[in-house]
Amino acid sequence: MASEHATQPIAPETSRSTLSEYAVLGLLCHLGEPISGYDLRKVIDSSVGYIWQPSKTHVYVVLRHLEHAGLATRREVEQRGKPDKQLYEATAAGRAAVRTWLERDEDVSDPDRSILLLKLFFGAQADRNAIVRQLTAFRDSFARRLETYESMQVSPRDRVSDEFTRLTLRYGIERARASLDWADAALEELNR
Amino acid sequence: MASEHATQPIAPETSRSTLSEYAVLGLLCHLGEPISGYDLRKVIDSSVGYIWQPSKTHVYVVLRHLEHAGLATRREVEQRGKPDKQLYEATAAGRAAVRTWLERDEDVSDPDRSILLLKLFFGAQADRNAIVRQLTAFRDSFARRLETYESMQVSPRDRVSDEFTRLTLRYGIERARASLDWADAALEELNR
DNA sequence: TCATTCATGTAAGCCGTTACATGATTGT
DNA sequence: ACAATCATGTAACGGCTTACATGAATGA
Repeated sequence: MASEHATQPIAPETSRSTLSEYAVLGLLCHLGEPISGYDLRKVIDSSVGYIWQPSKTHVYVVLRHLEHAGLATRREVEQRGKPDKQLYEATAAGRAAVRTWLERDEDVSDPDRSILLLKLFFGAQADRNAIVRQLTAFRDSFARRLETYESMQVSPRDRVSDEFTRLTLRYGIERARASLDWADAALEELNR
Repeated sequence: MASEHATQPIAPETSRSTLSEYAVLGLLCHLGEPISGYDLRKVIDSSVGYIWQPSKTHVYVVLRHLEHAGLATRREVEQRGKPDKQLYEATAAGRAAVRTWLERDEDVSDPDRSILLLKLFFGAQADRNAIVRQLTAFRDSFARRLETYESMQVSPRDRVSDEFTRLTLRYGIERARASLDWADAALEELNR
């Protein structure tokens, strides 16, 4: 049994949330106004989408979770001609939780995980053409991504944009460009 | 019931393996000689580690799986003073499986997933110093990574090196450099 | 004396995806 | 007539990590 004089834990922290939960909650706070899961997904697609993207249905589960954890409130809105909506909004506790998460040092250093790269690593074991084909697809997908990012930079799609989101986007752009350049060089080398 | 004349499936494919399984199997093939799970992990650390890294114990599970699937063989080797070893080697079926995997087009385009970046995206909600601190840690970890990669490039640690592994390593280097440069610029902007 | 290396494994859990389900309305 | 949009959810499974367990030998 703990002593009466035991030091109190500094942060009570009801229970840590998952990354998805923080991401969704972060968005709720960022937006500041009630939003449905359905609309939230659209916001994601046109903003954080390139760093974090949940599956369609997962957002709904996460929102319910946040509600039960007291980090968000839910309000049902009836509509005619359309299914009802559930509007969610972050609570004060929710905003505090995001803040704590944001300011907590993480010990993760995300690796350059990539299936294509893993395959390329073993390239010697495969038909060269098959590798070149996949590398080309990789190259093209990064070219498209880069275009998307750059268009987002020129005309921010929604009210989400600020100093930090712009920095984040720059990161996406720089990395995409690095990947593209590398892929071009690699293809040239493999075709030589 | 299927007709007698039903077209045969082109590739029988016992059952798809997971990414971990292909990675381990790919390594077994690449090495060509029997190796233990324990030693395999060391090889991973000094080679593919930067694109793909399993947890300590997972390798053992995967190896057993490969054995049961007939993609690798296992041979027990008694040692004195040390625990027994299990030596694994890829079978012909195993080599074929890797080849099929390598040559199969994937429809995944891996995103720039990163916790730090997700946090930065929400940076406006947090204390600026906390963000700068974490971004600095991010910067430093990439600087260290870049150094490691570059040293690997100069002196390949083991017999794993070939044209493809070198290309893969270049990718790691280019991306790490892009991240580092971006982080430096971002820090400067945030400190201004 | 105590941590580290060698060497392998089990069991539980976590975080998330995929598949499936529903149903009215609007556009082609 | 058919697909797509709107809007939300459940259930199952999957791939991997973490925690835990074992135990002799070697080096600090």
